[in-house]
Amino acid sequence: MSCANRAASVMEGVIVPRADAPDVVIQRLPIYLRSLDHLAARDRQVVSSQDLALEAGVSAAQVRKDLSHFGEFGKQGLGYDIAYLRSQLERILHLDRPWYVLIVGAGALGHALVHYGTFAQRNYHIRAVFDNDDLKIGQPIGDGLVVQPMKEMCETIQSRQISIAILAIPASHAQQVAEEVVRCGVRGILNYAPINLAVPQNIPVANLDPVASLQGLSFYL
Amino acid sequence: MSCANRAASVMEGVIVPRADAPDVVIQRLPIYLRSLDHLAARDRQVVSSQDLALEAGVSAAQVRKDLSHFGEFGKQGLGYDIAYLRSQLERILHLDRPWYVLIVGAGALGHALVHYGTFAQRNYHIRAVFDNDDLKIGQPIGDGLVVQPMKEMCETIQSRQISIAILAIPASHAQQVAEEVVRCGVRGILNYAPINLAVPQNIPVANLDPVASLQGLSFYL
DNA sequence: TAGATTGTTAATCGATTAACAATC
DNA sequence: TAGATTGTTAATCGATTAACAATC
Repeated sequence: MSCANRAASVMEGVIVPRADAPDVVIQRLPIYLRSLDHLAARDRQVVSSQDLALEAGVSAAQVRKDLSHFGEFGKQGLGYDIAYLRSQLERILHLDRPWYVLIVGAGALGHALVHYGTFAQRNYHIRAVFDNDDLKIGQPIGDGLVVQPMKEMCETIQSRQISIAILAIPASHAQQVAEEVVRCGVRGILNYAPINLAVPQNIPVANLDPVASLQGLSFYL
Repeated sequence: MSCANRAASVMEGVIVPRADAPDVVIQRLPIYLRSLDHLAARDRQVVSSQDLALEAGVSAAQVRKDLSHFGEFGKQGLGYDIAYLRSQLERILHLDRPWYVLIVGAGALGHALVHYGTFAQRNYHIRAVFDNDDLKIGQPIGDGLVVQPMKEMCETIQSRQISIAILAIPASHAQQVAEEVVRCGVRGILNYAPINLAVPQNIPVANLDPVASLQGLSFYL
């Protein structure tokens, strides 16, 4: 991630405009959320920073320090109420509302993303899919959607209140498409293309490049 | 990422045993590699730390500092020879050999990964796909592969010299499968399941959870 | 040579950890 | 109350940046 006031980081993660808490902290909150869900699924009601840290793969001091950026959520001697902490993390991350998302690219990855049920479960709703291939345009995809031509993008983003774009396209098209979705009003990008997108500083970008991740693994093998 | 001697980080990235250079540096090398390719595609022969930094989205000082962990690759007054730096980064990351990979999960994501040509281009070769669904087992997938039952995993890993596993399965099965691939000799894991895997410290894990990434974006929107 | 740019050092900045008083 | 665990402070650790001598 990166911030307007720091150098942009190229790690997989979000490129960040600014924040009241460090970006590394923000990017750990979803992991804490995931860990709380996991604990709740095992019928736990309450959790200590120690146990949450174990589940999340960090230190207990880090859990407490991270949370302290946003308020006091625990009770001395007891720990954290799982349901309450969960709701607070959702509030902090702005997950207490639905987010409307578009996908550019109706290839194999685009299809996999459209069918990934976890998005809707987590309140991310895919409301449009675009492609530039005439053979794909018009084809049904997912639940009641149809692949749309790129020229309908601006209108659809506005009419369907879409604020996040997922780019599932080749690197060769990604920069141009990124500029287009930003011009049409998208406010954040999840980028699967292996390229470092140049976008305005107020547009956060999260990169998920499996090859870069594999290469980062290979060093240690 | 995390190291044996630091607390395990939960960011998307690799969980790391140990290294002679900091892990954040290692994880930037693939990005530099990507940037060099991009520059070479525009017929550049030589690049300054300044220009490479611009392309990669970091500072020029960081490029030079990062590279200095591994040797001296540039010439004062001139910059870096792109082809030479590229080959050196490949050597450092151990990309100067093929890597053999398996995928667990023949769902939509598994299919998208099998058809993602960039893996083979970058010397990551998918040599087996496994699933526990009898309806999928035996079906052809990708280029000359057939979905195999889980019980064939250990033998295949060994006979096909597989060292990396990609988990494209639900979170509910991921921990068990991770243990299984490690037991069978896999040395690194690329994990698409939304769960923090518990594996031995010498097994690096890279996590790619799109929901966690979207949640990290939502904070800034 | 003059100009440009590296590799490296020292300074700065920021993040993590350890420790403990507060308190449930 | 006694034991446990938080929230926070200060210390440590590590990463980034700035600056510049070396040198192509």
